[in-house]
Amino acid sequence: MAEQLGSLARTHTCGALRASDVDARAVLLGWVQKVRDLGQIVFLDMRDRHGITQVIVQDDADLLEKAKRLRSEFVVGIEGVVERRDPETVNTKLPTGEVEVRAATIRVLNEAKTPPFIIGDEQAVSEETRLKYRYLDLRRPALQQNIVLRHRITMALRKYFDEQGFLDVETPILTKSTPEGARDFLVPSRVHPGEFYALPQSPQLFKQILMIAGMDRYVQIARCFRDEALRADRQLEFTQVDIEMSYATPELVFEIVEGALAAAFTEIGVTISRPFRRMGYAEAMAVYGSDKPDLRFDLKIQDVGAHFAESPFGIFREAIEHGGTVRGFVIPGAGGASRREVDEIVELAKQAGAAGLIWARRTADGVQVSAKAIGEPTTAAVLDAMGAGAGDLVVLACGAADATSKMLGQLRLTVAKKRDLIPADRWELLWVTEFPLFEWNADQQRWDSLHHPFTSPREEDLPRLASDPGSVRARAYDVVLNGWELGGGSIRIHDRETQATVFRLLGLSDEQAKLRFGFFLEALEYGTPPHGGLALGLDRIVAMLAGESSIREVIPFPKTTQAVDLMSDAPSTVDVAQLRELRIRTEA
RNA sequence: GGGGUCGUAGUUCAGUUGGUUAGAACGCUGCCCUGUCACGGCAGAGGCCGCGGGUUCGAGUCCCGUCGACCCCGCCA
Repeated sequence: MAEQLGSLARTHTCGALRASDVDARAVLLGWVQKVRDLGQIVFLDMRDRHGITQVIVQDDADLLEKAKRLRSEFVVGIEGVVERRDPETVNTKLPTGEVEVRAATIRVLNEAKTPPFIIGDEQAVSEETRLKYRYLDLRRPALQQNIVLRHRITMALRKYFDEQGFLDVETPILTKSTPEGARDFLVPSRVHPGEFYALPQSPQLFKQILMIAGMDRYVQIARCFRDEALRADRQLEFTQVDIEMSYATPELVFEIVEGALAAAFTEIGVTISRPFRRMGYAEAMAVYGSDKPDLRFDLKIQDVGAHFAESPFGIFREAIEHGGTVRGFVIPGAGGASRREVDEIVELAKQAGAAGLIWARRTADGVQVSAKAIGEPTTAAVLDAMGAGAGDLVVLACGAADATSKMLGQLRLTVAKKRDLIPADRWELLWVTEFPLFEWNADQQRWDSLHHPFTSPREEDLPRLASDPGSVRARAYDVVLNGWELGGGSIRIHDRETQATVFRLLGLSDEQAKLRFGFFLEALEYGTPPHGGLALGLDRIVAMLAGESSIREVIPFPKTTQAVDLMSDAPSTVDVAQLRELRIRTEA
């Protein structure tokens, strides 16, 4: 039977007591982590989020009997005196290990069922079980540390942006649907039957309007919603550190954002070097096959098409004749790989979408290549050109330049992981710049924004905006850490005319543009300062700094890849009366 | 929408070529134990082998379907 807290007021957390507290009276409130019943002595480990303190129960028969009835995860209050432990009984693994509390009072504030997994244990538990009992998982030290780190990073960022003159402004959660980009989450309006709000995919237009409104520098830790497939680094709802600045240049944004990330890294005791490296989109794609390259390891993609223009190996020669290329990279130390290991790499390439993968390496008496038709002289020349040494393996693929690099970029990542080529504890931050403004949408026969329709073209490319849209580069930039896109942004269009031109290129008629963005286009006409900004993925930043490979580990209540909250069982059906009130009829 | 990995006790896992009564560790329950902290000792309980169908004399094991978790592609202005 549960007892009342009564007059028990906490004097110390379970992580607080030290040798300097000896002889003090202490009241601890927390969970029983473990009971060690030795008969005439009972030890209790008391736990809260601050730590663990050992309590000793001895001599008092009533108290002993009560202590023996305690079980893991009972919530108890202990009142007693702090005692120094004998030197031989000190527990050096605990910060509180020099002392223990000799219990005079034990109050059972609540009992607990046996939990499905042990809270104070490092043993792995399936994510399914952890998500169902998230309140228990959150009690475990690993997740508690992540939540604490998230808090500290959030606080550091708020402090930093405040110091830089940013104003924290809230924007609506119930807003207007703008069907470009990701699928919207819609919220039916009861007052306006048949009409819907949308949850924001980002506060993009609102933050730009805040610049028009004269807020000058804006920051918001903003929840965003996108109804798209979930991944280790993507949830339906996620948190952006959203910023926007009037009179911004890319350099100014870089400086501000680098400072913010430096502040975040300080929370894990890491000093990052600034300014970050810069890389054009074209180089990133060509050399790393990705717009978010992981620079912790090399395996750089090289173009060796020149060696195959007249090759007797038809597949490569024809690829070049059709305007394609031959590219590949060196896998250091894989030269001695067994046939099975090499086949495995070829198989990985197929999974990445390669039609085929040719490999080559040096042997004791020359060179070896998986396509004999290439011939030894060409093979040797390619190995030389790529800088492949005795112990290395070279892999080659052909096709359209972009597709080949992308495929090799994927292979690069899986090979690096599999062969353990990625150094731990390295932080490779970079800016990817000079993105194209548009990409051609073959299905719809029109241009799509690569970033979003409010991104400003580079001034020197402006003359080609109407004549050659594909060649126009954007004033957009992504910040990348170890192969994760941490954030992205741009300098925005701030004049009505350029904005209208871009909408037309995107296939939006003036009427459609007015319907969707009319309020914004009108706002642009009332004296809009040049402005720009960026949004950082807070979940990704925290996950990275926590050393986690999934953002679910830094989100208190995440959803599964099937978009289900296993704890609350959302989504769920609702009462017909609710639907009727909203004038909604379901099909199923 | 597509590809892959996994699903056996509360938990994490093992389970041979298809063969008698499905095991281990931790956890849990009871008893013993005055310095434990991965306490120890003794005894015990605990299984729809995800679910449905099929093949077979016989299925945890083979086949088909389905559900769920995770990873990847597509998707994510």
